[in-house]
Amino acid sequence: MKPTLRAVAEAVGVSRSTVSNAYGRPDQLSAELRQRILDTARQMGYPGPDPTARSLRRGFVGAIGVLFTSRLSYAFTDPFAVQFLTGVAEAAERHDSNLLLVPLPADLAGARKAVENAAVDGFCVYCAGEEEGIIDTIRGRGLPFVTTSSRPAEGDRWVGIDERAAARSAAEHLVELGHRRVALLADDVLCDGTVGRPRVAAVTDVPHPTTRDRLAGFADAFAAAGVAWSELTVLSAADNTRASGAAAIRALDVGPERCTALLACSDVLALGALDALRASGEEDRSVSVTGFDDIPEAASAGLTTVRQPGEAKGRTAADLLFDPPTDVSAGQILLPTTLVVRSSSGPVLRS
Amino acid sequence: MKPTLRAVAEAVGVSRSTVSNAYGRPDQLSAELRQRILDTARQMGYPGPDPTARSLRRGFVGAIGVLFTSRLSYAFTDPFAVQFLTGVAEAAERHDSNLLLVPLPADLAGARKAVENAAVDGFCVYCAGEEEGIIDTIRGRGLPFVTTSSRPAEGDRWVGIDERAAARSAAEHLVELGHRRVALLADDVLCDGTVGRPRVAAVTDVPHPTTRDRLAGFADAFAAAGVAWSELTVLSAADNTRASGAAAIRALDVGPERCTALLACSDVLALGALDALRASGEEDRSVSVTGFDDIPEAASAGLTTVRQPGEAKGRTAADLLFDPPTDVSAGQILLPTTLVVRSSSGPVLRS
DNA sequence: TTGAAAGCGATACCAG
DNA sequence: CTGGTATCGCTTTCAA
Repeated sequence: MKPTLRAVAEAVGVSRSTVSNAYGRPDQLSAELRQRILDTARQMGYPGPDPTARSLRRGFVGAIGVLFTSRLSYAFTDPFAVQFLTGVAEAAERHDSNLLLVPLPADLAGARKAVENAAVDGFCVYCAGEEEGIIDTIRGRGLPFVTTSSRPAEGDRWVGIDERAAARSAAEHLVELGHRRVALLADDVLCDGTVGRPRVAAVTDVPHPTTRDRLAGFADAFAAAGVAWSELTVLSAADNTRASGAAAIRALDVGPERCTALLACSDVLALGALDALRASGEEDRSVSVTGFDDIPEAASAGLTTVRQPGEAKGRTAADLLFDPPTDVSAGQILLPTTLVVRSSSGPVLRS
Repeated sequence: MKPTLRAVAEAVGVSRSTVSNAYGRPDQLSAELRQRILDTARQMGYPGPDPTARSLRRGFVGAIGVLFTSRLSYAFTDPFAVQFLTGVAEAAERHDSNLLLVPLPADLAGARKAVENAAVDGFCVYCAGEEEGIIDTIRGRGLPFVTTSSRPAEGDRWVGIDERAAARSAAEHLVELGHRRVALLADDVLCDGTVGRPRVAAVTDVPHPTTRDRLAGFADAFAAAGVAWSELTVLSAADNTRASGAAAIRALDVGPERCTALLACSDVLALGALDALRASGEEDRSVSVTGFDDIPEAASAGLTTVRQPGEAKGRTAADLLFDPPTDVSAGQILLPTTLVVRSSSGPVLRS
């Protein structure tokens, strides 16, 4: 067994408080005594105050949690998530805090448990999907948190973008290029595992808020151009990965006869779609494709997409967590987005 | 204040142990009583057992730490690190553990403190550089750990590759293609911040073990071809990023007159080098370039490189941490590497 | 400056 | 199946 602070105190012949002070409050005892304590401690192999015990006593952990939906390993699958994490990490570091990555099981009960068991001082909620129950759980623990979902509750700290307007900008771009027969691609549109072409009577039927907002934004632009929701083809991918994006396209014949453009809800899906189109022998640009996020790969692939500042989003979120805004209204921060036009989108090609 | 377990016990009129059991050992009490306890708890706003207190009592945290050198945000800058993390995350998840990302300050004292303060059950040491003092500190805490450095101590759990042989394979490839005048690129070769062309009398002077091993591997192949260490140009980048890789090349005239090939110690640096060469108007392939790691971007850039299984490395490391091998000899796992030849390397072009 | 005492919030063992 | 008791390892008033 490792020796405890108590053992050190006994060995030196002082009280536990004094030993504790030797570590945490050097100014509370003579430098000489302190040195003597530290020396014997080292000699006894005492590793310093136990972090857990200290946290319990102080009521402060020194770590913030980042909540992810689904498999933790997926967190790194999407470069956009990595950008976000980078920002959070940067801020955490600045505040001398560690980062605890917390994966949320798919079932609400399990997710609740994960949140209840995380030893942290607060949460950055990156996860998408069923956030309601999760946020309630955080609130139940009385911990501060910051969301990035699309619909922040009144008074909650939040950082995000105008999802709907951002999506609309991409769709308007395609409308201007003359596209009218288009497909929309998102992951798990109905949150029921349906892959391929789900039946979505109205965009309001889409459960996942971010997906819903982006699809709604796409729809807005086409509605303004006289194309109704029912005329849009909705495609659902198994999950937000390049491979699934490709699979979703492959499963359907999205050729020029069918659609002239495809709007994806993420770059990862869009890149997958490009992979599939290319593999199916489709000529480049016979189908215009747009993405969302503007991850690094988007640039090299020439993908037209909506850029959102991932790293800034993470950094801002963490900063909001560490330094609670005094003014409540300053607790919700809207970040800008930009449409980045590259080679993956172009005018409709007549055959 | 949030109510505590004690308060719930009093409210229900049972002992604290019973309430505790209601949460952690459902089989230790009647379903009926349990329900009654859970109900009043919810009603009182009791968020369930405090994670920190529980950890203290149980002597188990439910999280493992990943140690990174330098800035935490850098951890995500290198796609290879992301691959590694993905693997660790996958394993941690499988073992119902969270992941604590711990950035290590550059100074040893600070790094020690970071290790001492991390509330975890064990460490995956990904950091490079001064590992000695850090590993001692971990050992001092009596926590299990797994290293990925190039020189594991006897009896330590370790997972890695044969750095030197792997590097050699890349160099041999270039030798076969006829290259004799070459440059070697690594980050912070002398660990003193020198950028550009450091004076390295012998490869054994390189402090960082991984860098040293890889450079030594490169040198081995050229030595076998009759090219001495002193004839090799060593380049040092400020850090392991694409931009710094580019900058290191730009600072020197690595044109065909000077060198016909460049061997980088990481893909990130190699890609940066390609950027710089291209930007300086160098014709493609006038200088052959090789990397190390085989990150996703390497494939799309056509970079010849040494592939090491990043995700497997992380997964294996974490598994080794969770399931200590009974046989000590099984505690050190050597992963295979492969030379992946792409378009960035070719025969020497005569001018 | 130093030390004694009182918890922080929970769990485990063991008797009933 | 239930409850008393003894910690887990440390920090923090407050008095001396």
